[in-house]
Amino acid sequence: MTTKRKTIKDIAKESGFSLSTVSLVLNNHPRISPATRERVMAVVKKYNFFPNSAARGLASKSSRTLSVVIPNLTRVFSDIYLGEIISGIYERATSLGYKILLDIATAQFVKSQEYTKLLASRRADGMLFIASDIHANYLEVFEDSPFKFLLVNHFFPGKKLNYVSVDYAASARLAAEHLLGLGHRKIGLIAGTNTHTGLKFRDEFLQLCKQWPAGAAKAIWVDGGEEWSQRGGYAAAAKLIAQEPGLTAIMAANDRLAIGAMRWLADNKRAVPEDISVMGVDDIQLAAFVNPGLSTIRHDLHQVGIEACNRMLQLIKGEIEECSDLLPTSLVVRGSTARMRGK
Amino acid sequence: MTTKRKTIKDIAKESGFSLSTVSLVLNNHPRISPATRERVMAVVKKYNFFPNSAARGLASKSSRTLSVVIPNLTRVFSDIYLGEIISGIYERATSLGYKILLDIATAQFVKSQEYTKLLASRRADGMLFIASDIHANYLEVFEDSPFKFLLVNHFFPGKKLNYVSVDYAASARLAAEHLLGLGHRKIGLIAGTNTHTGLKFRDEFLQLCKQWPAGAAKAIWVDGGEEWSQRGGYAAAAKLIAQEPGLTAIMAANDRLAIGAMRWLADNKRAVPEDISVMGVDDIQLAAFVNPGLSTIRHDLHQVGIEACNRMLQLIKGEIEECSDLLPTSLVVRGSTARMRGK
DNA sequence: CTTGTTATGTTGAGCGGTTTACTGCACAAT
DNA sequence: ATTGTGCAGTAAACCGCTCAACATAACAAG
Repeated sequence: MTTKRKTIKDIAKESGFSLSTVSLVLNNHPRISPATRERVMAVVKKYNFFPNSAARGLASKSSRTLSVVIPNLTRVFSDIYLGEIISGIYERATSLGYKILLDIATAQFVKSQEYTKLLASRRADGMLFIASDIHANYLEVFEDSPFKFLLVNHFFPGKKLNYVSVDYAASARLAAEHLLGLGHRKIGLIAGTNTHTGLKFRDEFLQLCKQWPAGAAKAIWVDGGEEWSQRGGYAAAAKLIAQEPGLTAIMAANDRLAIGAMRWLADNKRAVPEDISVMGVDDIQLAAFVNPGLSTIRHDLHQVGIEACNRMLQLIKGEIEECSDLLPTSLVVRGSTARMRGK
Repeated sequence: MTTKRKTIKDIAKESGFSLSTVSLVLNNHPRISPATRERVMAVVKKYNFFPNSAARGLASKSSRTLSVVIPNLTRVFSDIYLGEIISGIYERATSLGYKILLDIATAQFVKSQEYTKLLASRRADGMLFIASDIHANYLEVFEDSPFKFLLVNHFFPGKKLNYVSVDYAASARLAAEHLLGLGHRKIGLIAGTNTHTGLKFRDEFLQLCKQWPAGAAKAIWVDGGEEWSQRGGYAAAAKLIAQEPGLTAIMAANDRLAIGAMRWLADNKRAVPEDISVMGVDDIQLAAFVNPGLSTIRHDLHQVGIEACNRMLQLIKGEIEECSDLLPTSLVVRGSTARMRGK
């Protein structure tokens, strides 16, 4: 059997100091002299002692843990989008001394109100929620609640929920201006409609097409499907072209949809960008490697993760009360978009 | 400011029972009569009370948390392989009432000995380590240690470390038998060499080719690269064919490598399976959708996650002392492999 | 009537830390 | 000599829950 686990008391006894001195040493409290610190640390090292985190959490009323909730997509982990955000969160959380408690927003997770339980039981000091779609109304329990809650790369119009997100309206503007500026006047949009950010993007984009000073564009749109996948983009492109064969540009709500659309176009003998321009959103790695390179709007999701973490810590520390950050995006022009052919 | 957080004591006072009765109710202890349980629960519900998990953990000496460590690949979350395992772990852990603490095996993680700290500080009751490659020697601290540690889909030859893994030797056998049985005698292997499981697979496969009763096969191999990626497979196929143009079959250590190889073959006018058979390992979704469908060895990684979780709990409960499970695999024949053409 | 047994609650001693207020003490200023 | 001012360390009151040991009552059996 294991020998009894050491406690702070054992360290105190062996080093000849009081229990509280050891505690202060372990917390790097300036009150303690270097000499004392050293003697205590020698014993700590000797036993490879680490203070019990439950005891610590109980006494200090902080778990030093952040809950991260991701969507319940089957292929969720194969989603580069999430990976970027999570790695940003992990990186920042770790450097701040916080751990990450992972949850997946399954039906069970929602039904058992795990999202409340986690915070009420103080298992986590705050929750970073990446999993939201337009149906996550249960999240409204966090409006005006004492719990620290933050939506990551999402928002709920009309609800007072904190968020840090890329500015989808700005992205829509950049994209529209790029395509319209190239002279396109018949544009097909492959939209994502199961998130509020996706809807925002769609509405903003269509709006701009309608109001373009140099002449309104005809813009039609179809749904790219729940998964925002390459396959969805493939099917959507087919639908768009069937509906309006004269399209000169296709805008997709993300790069995967766009790449799927490009594939359909290639399979159907339409040259990109000669016959038709294609554009995506996100700037995933693959965007640079398809042929032609995909023009897109760059979304720095890693940065979103980092920022979300920063904000969450400010919320926890009480430095801020609420948060609604929109991070800037930028246009990346590659080969898939070109000036409309003069006819 | 927030009103004071309720504690078990408040619930006891208001429900008229003792503190411990409330505790027993919350833990579903059979000692308590239904009537009492009901009256206590009424108060619990009324305040939406959840017991403080730090206090619970301190008193019960269990964190009800499992540490899961994943590799520090840039595109780690885009790896379907991991996703399957993690979702298996999450599913099972959750149903057993355990939470998942996520860590990424960064240089910092290793350097700061976070893997020890996590367990020593009792932040987690056990560690499921998915992140191992052949260089993770630091893990030997877990040999004969009191800490509950388990490698997931990996093992270290010569080290006493618990593991639950797919049986890579068996997979190699199934694959070799399939290809050799189809008459192939010049086989190229695209191997993964940065994991012990990959090496095991390679050695076993080559061995079998050499010793095939119906006549030894000539088998050559190249490294598929650190990432086991499509791109790596593409390059590896080129190398193999350059080295031995007469190959009639290519075996890849995973499906992504195989699909990359198929792509190279297509780009270089070799028909699969007419000119050359191609085979992978894992049976990822995509394997069924490429053209021709990829013959492969099915690895149920979701199940590996579930099993790993089961075993970990047995380790924690002391029901078992150690664990070295190999899960069975199976052959999946699709269109990419065929009997060798009679010449 | 006594003793045993079962069912249901309660008491209280921890679990292993954090943190506030307090104690000395050395040294400088008055 | 008196008072003030830091500095370094300590005592002790929690933090909120678990669980083994004990208490009590009701009822059956001898």
